[in-house]
Amino acid sequence: MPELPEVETVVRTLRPRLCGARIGAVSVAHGGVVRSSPGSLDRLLSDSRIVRVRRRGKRIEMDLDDGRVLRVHLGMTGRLRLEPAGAPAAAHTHVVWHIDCGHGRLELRFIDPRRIGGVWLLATETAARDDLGPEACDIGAAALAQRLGRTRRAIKTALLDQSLIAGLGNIYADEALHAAGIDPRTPADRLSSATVARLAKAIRRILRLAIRHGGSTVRDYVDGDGRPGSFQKLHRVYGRAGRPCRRCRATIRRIVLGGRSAHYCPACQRRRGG
DNA sequence: GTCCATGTTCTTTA
DNA sequence: CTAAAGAACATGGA
Repeated sequence: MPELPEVETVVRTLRPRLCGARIGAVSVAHGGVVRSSPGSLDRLLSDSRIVRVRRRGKRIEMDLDDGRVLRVHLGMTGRLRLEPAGAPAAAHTHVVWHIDCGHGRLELRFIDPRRIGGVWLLATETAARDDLGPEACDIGAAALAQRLGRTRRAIKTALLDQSLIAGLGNIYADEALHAAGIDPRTPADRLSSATVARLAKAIRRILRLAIRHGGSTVRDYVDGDGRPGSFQKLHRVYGRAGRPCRRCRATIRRIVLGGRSAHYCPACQRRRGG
């Protein structure tokens, strides 16, 4: 569910109420989603204050006043919701942080049916270790070319590698490649610099547009207040296999690349980048 | 029953 | 050695 635009939207809905808030008790219903090193589970029951809420790639990170960082990754089906204390809990609510802030008593809840997402409590130095590529929403042509030039994988697969570029997932990688007119099977290191420049621009434009629409809700995604996004209505290829391309009317195709589905228009997206 | 799913990480293969 | 492909994780919807 959550790629950069969805995670950014969640962060924007949580930030005003969580910044400066104090974390009281923490209840963990399913320890499997807590992926910090052993022994840190009880330290999640910290009585600390949140000083900043930010996004890095698809990660949500809350800086605590003692320097530690609470990191949440939503995986495929994860949700982070801020609800009034005592409100009924959704199924698969695994961790609840009890929050005191200017808005009264709230509960921050991590919900994840598939439990692919997770929660980490990290030391300052651990959280600062930067293993992700540049933010996809800001990526420049030169940075993207430098990253893509070092792999021969299909461009679609390379765009999903968070260590090359951070924030793209299956939806926005497909949408950006369509917008840039690039066949998703093209080896990443074979794109011309003009094509890479066009791709960088398409990535920035699509992601910023998606953020303005509150992200895409295909199945599960909702923001911190439970509201779905609307960008799915503007998808041009993702989930549209067998339907006509919105630009040229050719039939959208679905193939499998790197174990993930890839959707593209065989007419708009030809090798060489037409 | 089958297939598929917005992601990451570990293992296996080339 | 490295890069790439594949499996695994767990649940639910079509």
